Amino acid sequence: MATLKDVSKASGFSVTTVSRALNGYDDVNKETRDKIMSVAKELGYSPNILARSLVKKQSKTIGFLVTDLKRESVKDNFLFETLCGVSDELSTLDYEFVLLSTTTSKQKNKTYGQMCAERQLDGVVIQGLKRDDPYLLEAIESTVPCVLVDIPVEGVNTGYVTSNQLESAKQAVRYLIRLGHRHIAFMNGAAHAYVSTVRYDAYRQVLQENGIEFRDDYVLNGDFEELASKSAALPFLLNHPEVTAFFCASDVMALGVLQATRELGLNVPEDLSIIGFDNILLSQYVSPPLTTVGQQPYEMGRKAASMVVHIVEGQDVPHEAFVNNELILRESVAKNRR
Amino acid sequence: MATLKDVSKASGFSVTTVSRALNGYDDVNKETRDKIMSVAKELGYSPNILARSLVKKQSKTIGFLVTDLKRESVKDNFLFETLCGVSDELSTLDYEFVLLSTTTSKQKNKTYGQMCAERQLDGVVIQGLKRDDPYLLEAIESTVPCVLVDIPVEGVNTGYVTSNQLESAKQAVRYLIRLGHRHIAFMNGAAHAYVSTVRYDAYRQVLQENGIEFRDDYVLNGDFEELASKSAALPFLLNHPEVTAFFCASDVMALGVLQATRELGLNVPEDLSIIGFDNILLSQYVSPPLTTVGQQPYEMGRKAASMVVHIVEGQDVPHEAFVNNELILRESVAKNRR
DNA sequence: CTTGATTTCCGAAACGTTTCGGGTATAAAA
DNA sequence: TTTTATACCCGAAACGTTTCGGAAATCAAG
Repeated sequence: MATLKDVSKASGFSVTTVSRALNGYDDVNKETRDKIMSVAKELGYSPNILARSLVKKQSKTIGFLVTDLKRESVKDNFLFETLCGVSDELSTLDYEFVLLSTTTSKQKNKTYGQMCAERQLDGVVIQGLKRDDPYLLEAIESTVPCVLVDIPVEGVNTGYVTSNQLESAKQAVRYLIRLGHRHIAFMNGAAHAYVSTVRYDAYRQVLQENGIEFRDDYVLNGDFEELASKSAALPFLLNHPEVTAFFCASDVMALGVLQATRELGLNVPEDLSIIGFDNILLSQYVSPPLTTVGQQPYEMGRKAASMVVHIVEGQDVPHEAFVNNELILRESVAKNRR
Repeated sequence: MATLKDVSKASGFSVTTVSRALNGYDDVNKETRDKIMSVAKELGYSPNILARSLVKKQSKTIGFLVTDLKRESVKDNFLFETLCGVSDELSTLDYEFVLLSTTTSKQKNKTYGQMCAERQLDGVVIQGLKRDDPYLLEAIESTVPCVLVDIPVEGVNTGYVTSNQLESAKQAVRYLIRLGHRHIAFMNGAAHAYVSTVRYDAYRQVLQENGIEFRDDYVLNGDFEELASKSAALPFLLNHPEVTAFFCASDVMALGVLQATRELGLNVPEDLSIIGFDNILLSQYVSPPLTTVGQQPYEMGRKAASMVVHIVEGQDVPHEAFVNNELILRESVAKNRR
């Protein structure tokens, strides 16, 4: 591959001048710049990024750190979409992008700092670290900027992007109320999960703000599983004919409820409105297509990438960003006619 | 970050010796090696890969080139899974991995060779290039090794991994015949696609080898789309009550056929057996779950990655690899009872 | 006591850039 | 004519490695 020296020789100018010409400095004559440009093109020259990074002390590449990159993961889609977002954004910003896949065990061999130093990463966006992964603390304390997706953590070189979990859940419940539903059940997942508590809170708060009495026996536990959700919903629907709507903390559980209605001969949405959470691929294919609140991992990826290069470049930008979950209206919800 | 020079100063040995000690050369005394090691550890030294690559002329990183990385793509899953395979394999081989996302338009700005040279890539695995993408030819002629997934192309520094497209498609059709089906329709996609012709061939050949007459009016065109497939299937099923099975060149089109049966009040698989291709995520959730032939993108990714580093390292390995598609038996196919 | 081999170490060059600090003309001002 | 400014160019050092070709010291053999 052609190097600067080659271009220098072929054009008759010094390496310095060639470099400056190609980099757009203005202390080089128009003519010689043109000459150099054409020679460079002719030789198919393109700069060696490694060498450049070495001297400039910045590599123009940011890492995308993901733990346990596994094909089985249910969140594949989430991960993949944020990856797309990161990739797209970085390419418009003219940054490169390397994928760093790590496991908890790998984190013991090499520190986070070393990982960054080796490749001279300018910054990194982190997705899916567990709260007790050693890298998390290291990342926050590191001097190389990082932004976390969905892990709200403050730090001087640290930013994060997350979504309006609470608000969007509230919005979903409000939607049901707006359509006239008063007896709204809630299918929750494992109680210890962060998202579960948030969605539970949303449910209670919206009920209260609308003067609807909260009933303990209206919240079921579906454990984020289709089957468990179905088994929970079956007897409940039998015993509570007054219930006209179901808010589910995940689409998978919503599918369970849907199954239950089928077995009972109930029609969705005429007899029961169902609203889910996550916007999984399946939700638009099921019958009826599921109204749900969807996250926007692609957007999160974009924002994370954008934020990290802004931080890297020393611009004064907010170190937190939100992307709105959005209520996706499909056909599993209808007005309450009772 | 600590550099070799730092370690050199702190340990009292020359940079050369430190380098050789750390790299396991045997012309360094046990004691001094230990000393150096401990100092290095203490300073948290880790080698700057950029500098190393620069002098060694090899970067220990291979690129994963993908065109039009888009979240919408139906093949997301395919792409993502091969990505996982590549990533996993490379990390066990101790190679790094950068994702190169390009579009047809981008290919005009920067040649393939330049792209490789810039990052000093040792090799690249390529996925999803179109047959007329300029990069394809460049890649084959390039001196940097590459292996293509699903594009069987020969070349000295080139390899490919693909699947037994034809055989697996045949197997699917044979399966239907084995179950007693004689009137088997074929839903094909865009005729110009490579896979379409292969699956079409499979269909015809198996029919012939079983002495079943090939009928032109039994092959429909669903354009790889659900809706188009449904619209094609509807009138066809009406006009051909004798047809008991459908072989579809993609799962998406199989879904279309499934829809058509629903509208007609036909039961799957009692009234009509359906077999798809691709094993998309959805296929196992739909009702009834779709029997389909599944590719193994993860495996392809692994093999591709493995092959490319073997080629890079000058080992004498076969430049082609196959991974078997497998027929995944679910519930959309039944014995022919007529 | 030489000679030669072995062990252990190191200086310097190289990889391909960027950039600092000038240098040499030419043109304008004094 | 001399000075000053301007436009254009370049040499050399630096970034952090690896590696070639020795060199010094130690040891064994003759």
